[in-house]
Amino acid sequence: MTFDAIDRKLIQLLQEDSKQTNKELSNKLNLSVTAVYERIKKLENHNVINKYVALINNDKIEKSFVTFCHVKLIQHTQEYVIKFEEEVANLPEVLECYHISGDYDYLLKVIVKDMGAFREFMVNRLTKINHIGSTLSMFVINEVKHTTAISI
Amino acid sequence: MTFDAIDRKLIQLLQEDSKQTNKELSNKLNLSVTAVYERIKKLENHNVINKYVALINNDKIEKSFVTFCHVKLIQHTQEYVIKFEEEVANLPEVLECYHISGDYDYLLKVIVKDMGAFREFMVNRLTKINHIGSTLSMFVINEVKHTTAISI
DNA sequence: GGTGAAATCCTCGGGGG
DNA sequence: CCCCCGAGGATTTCACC
Repeated sequence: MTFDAIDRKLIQLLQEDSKQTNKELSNKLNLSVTAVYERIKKLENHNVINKYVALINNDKIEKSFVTFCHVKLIQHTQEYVIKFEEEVANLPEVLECYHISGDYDYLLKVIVKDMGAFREFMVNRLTKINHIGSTLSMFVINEVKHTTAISI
Repeated sequence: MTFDAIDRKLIQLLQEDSKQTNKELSNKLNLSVTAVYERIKKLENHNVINKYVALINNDKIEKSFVTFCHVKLIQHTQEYVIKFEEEVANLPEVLECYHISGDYDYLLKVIVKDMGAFREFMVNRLTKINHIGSTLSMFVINEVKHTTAISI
C-alpha cells in the first residue's frame, strides 16, 4: 500500500500515543472522525500497524540491569542455528535477538534485576544452550535515547 | 509501589495488547470492570506504565535496513559527551542510544531504507557530529526476536 | 472491591463530491 | 475513491455502597 501525507502523520501520531481518541486525531489531521477511523482500519488490515502495547518503566519493576550480549556459535549448521534461535526466543530475559554481521553471530538485549541476576542468567540459562562458542557482554551504563517510533 | 499477582498479570496483558477493553481484562483477571480501571490508573499515575503506542512493521514503510553502530569519542570531557548525546537524540534514524561498557562508548540502533541510505546517514549525519573517534557497524541479517514486553 | 448511570467513544450504514 | 453525517451500542469514568 502507499501512504499520503495524512497517513504518514497519522502513523507518527499513533506511534507517539495510541490512546488518543479518533476525535483528537481528527482535529490534528483536519479530518472527520470517520475518515480517521477508516484510515486506521486500513493501516491495521495491511499490517502496517502491528499491534498496540503499553510501554512500562523497567526500573519501576526491578528490571534496571540491561546488557547487550554478543554470542558466537561453535558451528553454523542449520540444526544448531535453528535450535539456538528457538531456545533464545523462549528466554524471557532476552527482549531482542538479532543475527548480525561481524565478529559475532548474534546480538541479544538482556534485561534482568541486577548483576547477580545477570550472572545467574549467563551461567544457568544462556550458556546452558548447546553449541555456544563464546560470548561478550556490554553493560548499559545509561540509556541516552529509546523510542519505538520509526520516523516516516 | 508494590505489585500483587493481579497487578503483574495486568501489566503482562497490557504489554501484549493495550487495546483490550477493561471488560475483556476483567474476565481474564476475575475482577469487576471498575477494579481493573482503578488498577490501571494506579499503574499510570505511578509511571509504571509510561505510555501507550502503536508498533508498526518497519518493512511496510521502507525502513528494513537495521544497523547496530558502535561509537567511540575522541575525548570524554563533559562538554563533548553532552553535545554528542544531544545531537544523537535529534537524529530520527537513531531509535536507541546506550552508553555502554567495553571497547566503545556508545551503541546505537539505526534504522533506514537500505545500504545507500545508511551510507548517506554515516557520511552526512552521524560523523558530522564533532569529537567522534571511530565507529563500527554491525548489520542486522535477521531479526530473531523482538518484543517490548518485559516479563514481570 | 462492587454497582449503576452519565458521558464519551467506536462503529457502520447511508449519502455526497 | 475518499470524505462526511448521524445514530446505536459499547466503553470509559465516577459517585456511592
